Amino acid sequence: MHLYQNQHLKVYNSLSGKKEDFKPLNEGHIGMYVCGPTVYSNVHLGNCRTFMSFDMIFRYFKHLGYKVRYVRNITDAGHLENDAETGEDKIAKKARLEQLEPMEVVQRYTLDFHTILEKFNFLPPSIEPTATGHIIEQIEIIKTILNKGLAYEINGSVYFDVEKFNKTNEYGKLSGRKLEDMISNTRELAAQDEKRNPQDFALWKKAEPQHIMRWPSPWGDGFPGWHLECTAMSTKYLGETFDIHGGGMDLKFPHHECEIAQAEACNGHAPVNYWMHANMLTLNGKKMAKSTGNNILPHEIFTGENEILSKAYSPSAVRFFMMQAHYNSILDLSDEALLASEKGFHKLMEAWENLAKLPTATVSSFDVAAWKQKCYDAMNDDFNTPILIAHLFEAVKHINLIKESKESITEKDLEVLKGAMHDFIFDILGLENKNATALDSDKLSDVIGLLIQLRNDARANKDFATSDKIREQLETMGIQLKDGKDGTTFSFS
RNA sequence: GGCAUUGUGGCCGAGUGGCUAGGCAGAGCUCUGCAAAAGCUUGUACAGCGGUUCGAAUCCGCUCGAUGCCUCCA
Repeated sequence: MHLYQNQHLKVYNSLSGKKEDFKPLNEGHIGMYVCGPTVYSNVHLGNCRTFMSFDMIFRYFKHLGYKVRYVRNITDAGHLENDAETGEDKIAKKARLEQLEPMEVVQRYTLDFHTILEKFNFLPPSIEPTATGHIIEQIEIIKTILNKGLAYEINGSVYFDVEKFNKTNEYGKLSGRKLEDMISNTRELAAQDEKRNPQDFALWKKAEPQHIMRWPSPWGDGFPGWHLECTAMSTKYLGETFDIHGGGMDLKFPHHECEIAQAEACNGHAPVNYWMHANMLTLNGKKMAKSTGNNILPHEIFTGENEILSKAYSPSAVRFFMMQAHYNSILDLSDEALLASEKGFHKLMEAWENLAKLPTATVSSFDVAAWKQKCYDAMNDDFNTPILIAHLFEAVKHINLIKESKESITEKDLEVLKGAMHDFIFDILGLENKNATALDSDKLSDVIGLLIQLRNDARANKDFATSDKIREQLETMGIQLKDGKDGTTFSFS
């Protein structure tokens, strides 16, 4: 018996614009593809939010007992600066600017990407394929689309014929656009453009002689178009039709629209059952952009080396902050908001630690099973993590009251509570308890225990000068003493 | 300019046509040698203007603002 048989999940499908009952193609199995980063610079914090949302989704699916194949690609070629003929490959451009081999650029920023994600406690995807590793598959797809007459070759490049495709299929259904409107709204493009229509997009681009990143193809040396890799890799690893395709909201158009077109042109049917889009992250209410300086890198948050925030924030605090918003809402990052989240996060962690030493009784003063189901209900409602967190704080309240003997819990309920708290906080939200790792040092906690004892002796003798000194000195070292009914405890602040 | 999304109390952020999540901050109280921690109590907010309705923050229209896409972008 798997959890997913009892927990009925609804997901918001961007394609239909509605929350739908989630039903995988094959019971118990889920195929999920998420558009990964183009590794031409340090990973963007907003990018992290998107991947974090899908990490949480991945985690919840696994928790429910699904066998998930999660594919998240690395774009290491083909992502053009723009769609005009002069468009340069982002990685090639960076390589030129920094005088590096393109694959050095790819390696450098892939490593950065993985390092940051690890700090955020991401689970690795099942497969992390690269565009350059799937050139052959991409060429095969182009051949098929050409054979079906939905693409055309010109001067060694191949373009997808959007207008022709639109006669039998519906281009724009994901982003709610109509081709006619798009055509009428198009600005005049440069005259030298090879494309028949501005809406057409490149499947294959001819490499100019100086272009380093090039592969042989039936149309001459070149490189694949950006949208194509996702179709190639998702089809290869998840099949012609799979359950979930995710990515950032900004990829909806044109990237995902083009993916749908390619897959439908190639395979004759829709590639994806549920499209999911994570929303944007803003900084101080404005779009993050390097050009305006309204930008912050993940490691600048962790180290505190930035002009925007008052202090450093741990990856888990940032993760908690992001999980306090629904993945589908715009989230605004600010110092004030992070500060509030960090405090809330510490409160949650303290309660988690207190859970281990709670007294049990013959009756429970609150309904643990009902509470647990409420947590699942929140997650089942399109992964509503803010609601889940609200319920976790409800548990915090009960935990603290039980600790103060103002409420009670049975041993059995306590086990259920512990298990559920662990599942939701660590397995599903993917948070980490910093205190727990610090406490692994038994000697340190013994030493603090000794200081607590000395302080309490001093207090018993009314030597408050000494007791306060111990307390204050520890405080400055980041160790907070907490006097409770049953003695003194401590935590790392 | 076009298309889309969105606008909730000091800050962040859920949400349902009628019974007002949650976190942080603030205030009061309990506890404490004093604090801190913890607990309890306290806030009737929903951009503006109209409309539908017995009743709307929740539905519709307009206005204003923000964000995204429209050229690369999670």
